[in-house]
Amino acid sequence: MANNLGLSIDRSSPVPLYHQVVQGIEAAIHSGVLEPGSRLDNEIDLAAQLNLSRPTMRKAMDELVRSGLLVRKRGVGTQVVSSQVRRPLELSSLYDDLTNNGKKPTTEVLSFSHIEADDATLAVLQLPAGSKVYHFTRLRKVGGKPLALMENWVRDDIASMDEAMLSAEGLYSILRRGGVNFRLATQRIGAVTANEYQASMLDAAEGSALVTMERTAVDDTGRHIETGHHVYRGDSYSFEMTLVQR
Amino acid sequence: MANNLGLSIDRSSPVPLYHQVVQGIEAAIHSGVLEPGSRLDNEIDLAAQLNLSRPTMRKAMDELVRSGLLVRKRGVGTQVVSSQVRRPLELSSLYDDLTNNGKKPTTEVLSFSHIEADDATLAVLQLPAGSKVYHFTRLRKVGGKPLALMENWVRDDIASMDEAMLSAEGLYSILRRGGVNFRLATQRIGAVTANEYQASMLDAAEGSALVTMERTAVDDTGRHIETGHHVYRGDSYSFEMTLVQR
DNA sequence: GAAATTAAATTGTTCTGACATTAAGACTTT
DNA sequence: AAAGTCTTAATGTCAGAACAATTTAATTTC
Repeated sequence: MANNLGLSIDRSSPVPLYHQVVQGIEAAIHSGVLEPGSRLDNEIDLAAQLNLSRPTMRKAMDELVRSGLLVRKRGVGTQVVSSQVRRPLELSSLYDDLTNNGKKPTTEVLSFSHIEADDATLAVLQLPAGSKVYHFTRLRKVGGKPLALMENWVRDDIASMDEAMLSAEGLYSILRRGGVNFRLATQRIGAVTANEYQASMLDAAEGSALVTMERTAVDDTGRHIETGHHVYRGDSYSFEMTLVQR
Repeated sequence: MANNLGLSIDRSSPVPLYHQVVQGIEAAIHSGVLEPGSRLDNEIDLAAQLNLSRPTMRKAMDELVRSGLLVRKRGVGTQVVSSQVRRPLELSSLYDDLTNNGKKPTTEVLSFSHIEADDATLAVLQLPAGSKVYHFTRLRKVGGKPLALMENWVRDDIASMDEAMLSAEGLYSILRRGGVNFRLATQRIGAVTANEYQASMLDAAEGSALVTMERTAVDDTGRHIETGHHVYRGDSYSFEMTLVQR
């Protein structure tokens, strides 16, 4: 089964060889060159075909296995799982999600303040007593239709921000420009019924179902950057994710 | 900063060396021996201290970085992010979740049948036309309190099952005993309000908020094993997860 | 013909070694 | 004193090799 997938690697490129292989195989899967269920050549042959060492080839395949695209079985081989597996839930904001899908969200800043953090926020963001944070609430609409009501607390030593900035772009984009490299987030998803305020803001019936999300994001230096409580209209938003068993 | 964390490795153990290191460092972090923010020795020294090669040490640290416990920075070093990072959402059933937390759930099988799958189910489970599946609904209670209403469709060529088995143990445990190695799952979480039937079964008010989850699980050979629609009482269940940026 | 054994194929683990890249501090120069 | 330059320390990437563990298929034996 010599499935010569047409990928070539560029040794002069700054992007690591194993990552070039990852991208190549990903592309082959998504384009259909590698069909779901098909077997790949063994690691050693594949490495030889691309003039790579086996560790490099393996590192690439490791990543693809972790992301759920490939499945390996000792003594048997490696095969493509399924092309229609979505990407695992990534660390991105709702704004990113929507703009990536081609829709154009608008943001309305309902309140904005730069205040001393209360005890709960100090604890969550691991800040010393007396620290100030940005606190704001935003309403996000897509196609004129309200989708999410968001309340956030953000430490103020990353980037200065104001209402105008938050209206124009996503929070994460502002923070990234401030030099933050997000690394992980803890979030909790649940459900509530809309109270009067939420219903009116989201243009939904009082008592209708809302998806709730609480998230705290941490950057690559361990700083807790922001925490937020968001509610989404249950009829227009849900969280989709792919879980990979290790 | 010679932080000699008291971990030792057993070369005669069948568990891989790199995994022993992962477990050791995890334990050191959770027990507080390694405090959040503290720096580890560099890879080469650590490897030497444990009489391991650098690739082995690196593989262990790779895993810890991926799971969000450690953070590495080229040219600088490696440090502990946080001790309180929960495990990423794993591929497990609600039953597993609860029993792991020491609670004792009970399961009531509301309906059970072995029928020809409808078109939607055939598509989701990728089965040939005319295939039969198990279809059942269950009510899960904890401490006598209803928590979840679950409807599932399961392919019938893994393990035979009946009402009694489903009352006694979790679906995933039955399937695992049937030789299934779960590898990944796609799930979608949202919110709805309880209809009359759901409200009565879950002992909640009609119109109260419910968390919904739809999940399809795939095993390591690419077979689509089961799909289910679950609803949880919004006041007693939420999904918690840790996202790691790659 | 069925069971047990053997062989082959493939991934899993581990080692040694080398060089590249990045970040931070020390040093020198202006 | 400020700016730029060098040095050092650490992680990042890559190669080649060897052996272990597991699965499947082929072969042998009873």
